[in-house]
Amino acid sequence: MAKPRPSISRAKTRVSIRSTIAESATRAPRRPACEHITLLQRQPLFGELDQAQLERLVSYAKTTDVPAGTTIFSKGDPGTALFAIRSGTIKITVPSADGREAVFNLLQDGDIFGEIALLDGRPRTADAVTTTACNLLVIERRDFLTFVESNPKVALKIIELLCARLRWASEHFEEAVLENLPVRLARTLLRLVKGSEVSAKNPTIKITQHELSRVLGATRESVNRQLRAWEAHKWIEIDRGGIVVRSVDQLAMIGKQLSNHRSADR
Amino acid sequence: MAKPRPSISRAKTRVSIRSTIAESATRAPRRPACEHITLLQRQPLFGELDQAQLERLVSYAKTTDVPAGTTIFSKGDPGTALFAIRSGTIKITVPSADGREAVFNLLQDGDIFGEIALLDGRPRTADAVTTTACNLLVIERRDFLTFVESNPKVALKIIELLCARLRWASEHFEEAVLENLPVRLARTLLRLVKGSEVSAKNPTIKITQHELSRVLGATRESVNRQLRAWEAHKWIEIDRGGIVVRSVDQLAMIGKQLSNHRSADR
DNA sequence: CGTGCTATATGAGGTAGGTCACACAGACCT
DNA sequence: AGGTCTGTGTGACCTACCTCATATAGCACG
Repeated sequence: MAKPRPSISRAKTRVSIRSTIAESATRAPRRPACEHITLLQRQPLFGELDQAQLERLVSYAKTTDVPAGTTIFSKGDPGTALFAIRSGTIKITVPSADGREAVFNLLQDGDIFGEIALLDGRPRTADAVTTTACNLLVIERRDFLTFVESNPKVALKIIELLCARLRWASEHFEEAVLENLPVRLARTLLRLVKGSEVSAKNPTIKITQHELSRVLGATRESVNRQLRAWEAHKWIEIDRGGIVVRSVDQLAMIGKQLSNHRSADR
Repeated sequence: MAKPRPSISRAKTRVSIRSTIAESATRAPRRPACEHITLLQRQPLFGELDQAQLERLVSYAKTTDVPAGTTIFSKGDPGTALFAIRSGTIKITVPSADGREAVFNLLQDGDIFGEIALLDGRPRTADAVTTTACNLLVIERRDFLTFVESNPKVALKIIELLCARLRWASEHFEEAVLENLPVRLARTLLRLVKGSEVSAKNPTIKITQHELSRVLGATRESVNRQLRAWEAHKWIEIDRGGIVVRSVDQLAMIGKQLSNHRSADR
């Protein structure tokens, strides 16, 4: 039962960021401060703060570079910091003890994560792992809380953020329970398209089929077969480590279908 | 494809509560005010407020009785009120257009619901339907928001509540994606046991197998077969509209298993 | 340039759980 | 008593998806 199971996730750079931060994180230097500010401003969470407030917040922030495959925090850790992604992508996963994992969310630059454990002081509910090299903005719990205390309006923004998260969670729960694989895959691709290549003619998603399968809660093989079927229809192109979406519309069609009964899934 | 499908949910008392409130809701009369206060106090959301604050909050509240099968609000409705359950049970469901539904949560007396749409002013994300006759405490959006404004500490409590909801959602997502039917069923039963009959020797859960199947995202038949298997083991007893749990421990065993591979599910 | 390593591709076969069909039993209604 | 309704019990299928096994192709690095 509690046999020491082989960790399936090949241990890439499994270095806790806690040490990484301690060693290499630096106070944000004067120069890129304005850049940090615009990053934070992109988030609705901080969008309405005035310049002085943003500067104060940024003064708390440190930046850190982490290579791909690094675990930022693990389920059960104390939540000591809030993160914002300056560049790179992060996956939020819930590990099951037997090596499987459900990918909860994929985040990219501009996104904030790690706020829940930070806010309620309880342990992390999920793992956060970099899927590419990332540059992160880190705000320590203590600093963030004092900032919030002196800026009460931020509390309302936090509430909005949490509500948005809950809405998102509710949608995804619904999707996971009610929809079949083709529908979930189509929707996931569309989501990734929207997030990354902004309105390119043929948006390219950079993700392996293995990752994709974890996001869907399916197997790599099933994902592969479905992707190939769509490739045969010229709706997408598959290449190593990525997918080119040639017909967003077709995917949207499939994503909109009720996956009940004979949905024409090819 | 878009053929007009027969609405599966038999229309019970499909009366919107909006009219119900308008007609029959009453200002909470003086007498049971203290009772309302204790109800609200049970919620961590309001537990730390002092007497005067609670009284003010209660003065905003109205109560209303609704029969079983009533839709309190539907997905897409504007979120104009916050609800607390004084008695009865409510299910929060996300409907899929073809009549299937995923039951997101089952709530009972003491629980609060409807806070998300209320807080961010966006449409309801789910339906709320009474499964038994209910007595509800209703606080209108306007009243609640003014109350929060004049009691800033409540904002922090709200944040805690939302964090708890998110943790819960994350757990259930994980469960829905990773665990198989017996495990999910066992856990669901345990959850229902904990919520209802407080530490009875043989806790009885009052729920139909059909409802149960919707909570799990499974079919009634599958649920029935699993329950019968467990009944054969004397772990539970099945009777019309309810389940008696004879061995909480056994269910806990099953609920703890990793549902991967051959988990001995009988 | 061979030797791994990672990502993709695909077939064969198994199974959990869905679908459909029907039977039966208690509850309630007249 | 008989009819109707809701909830339960069960068998006969069916299929979407998983599991396992094996193949191939790009890429990285000595």
